[in-house]
Amino acid sequence: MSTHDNLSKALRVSGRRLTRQRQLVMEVLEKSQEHLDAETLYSQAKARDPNISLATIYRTLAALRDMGLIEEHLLGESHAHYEAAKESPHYHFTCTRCGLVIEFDAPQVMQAARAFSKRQGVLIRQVHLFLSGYCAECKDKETKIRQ
Amino acid sequence: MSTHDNLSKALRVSGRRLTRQRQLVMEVLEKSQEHLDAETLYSQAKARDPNISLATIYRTLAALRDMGLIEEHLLGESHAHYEAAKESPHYHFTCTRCGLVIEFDAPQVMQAARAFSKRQGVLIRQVHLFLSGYCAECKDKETKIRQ
DNA sequence: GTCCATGCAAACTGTTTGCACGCGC
DNA sequence: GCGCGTGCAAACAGTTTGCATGGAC
Repeated sequence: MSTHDNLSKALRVSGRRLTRQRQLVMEVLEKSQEHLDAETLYSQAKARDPNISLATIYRTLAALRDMGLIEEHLLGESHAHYEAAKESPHYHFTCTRCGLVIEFDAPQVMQAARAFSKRQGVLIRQVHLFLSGYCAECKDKETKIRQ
Repeated sequence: MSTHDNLSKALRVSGRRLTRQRQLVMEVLEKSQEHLDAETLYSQAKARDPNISLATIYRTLAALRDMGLIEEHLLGESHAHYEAAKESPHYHFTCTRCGLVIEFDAPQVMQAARAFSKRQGVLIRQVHLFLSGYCAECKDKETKIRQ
């Protein structure tokens, strides 16, 4: 199923309308393999629709997030990052020196979450594992500086 | 070692001064078993020192965080929460309906982090696992509403 | 006495909202 | 045509910063 089909179906189900802007935001997110923040997404969307507003970006991101089509990540920065939702769970490492983000999976995490959920009787909707530190490259640089 | 000793040592090591305000912020954090945000911490600190300013709270939190005495958590909200650092790693579950926070540990998580770090050659400084959903009580309420 | 830390207010960043108009259904 | 979605600008929340004064060492 295409981006357009997924989007229009999800919108219909939630009683929302399919607009040029919503389609555009979803396309930009799907085409980018990165974790875009609202500002970056705005400038990329603006390149294709100069009239789109930042308010629409935020409202659209909230709607897409509520429909489960995209994920919102707070990667230790003051602003949120967004990416198209993927089937398989995955987690994030961020280098606090250069900003590099690495995605990875680790089945143990979901196991731990499930065990916790069972033990406490809670319903888990989201699982975020966020690691931070220095990437291989920055680790070396820091070591050299301190020598 | 007492709060005061820990704090004064860490300050000395990092070339910072021991002030009434820093001591107060650290004490409030240690005595509270919760995850305080800056505003709550401010009002609690203000009860004991009416002259303390919010700017000092933020500057102190940043300093304590950089010295490793406290931890900063972004629990899916627009503002950060802080707590005195503990020896053992622990993670957080937040109920998106009532705001309840449950702390828990799961050794698998640190294992997964270590495996990732080894595989990618990165240096991990922080590990945050953040679950969200409905707590046992809110889960029941939601179910009833939807019936 | 030196210089870092504080209080105050103003600035700033990221995000949200009120309103009038535009467009999907 | 009805009513949600949009663009614009203003408001907002949380946090940071410049500056003059105060206090730790």
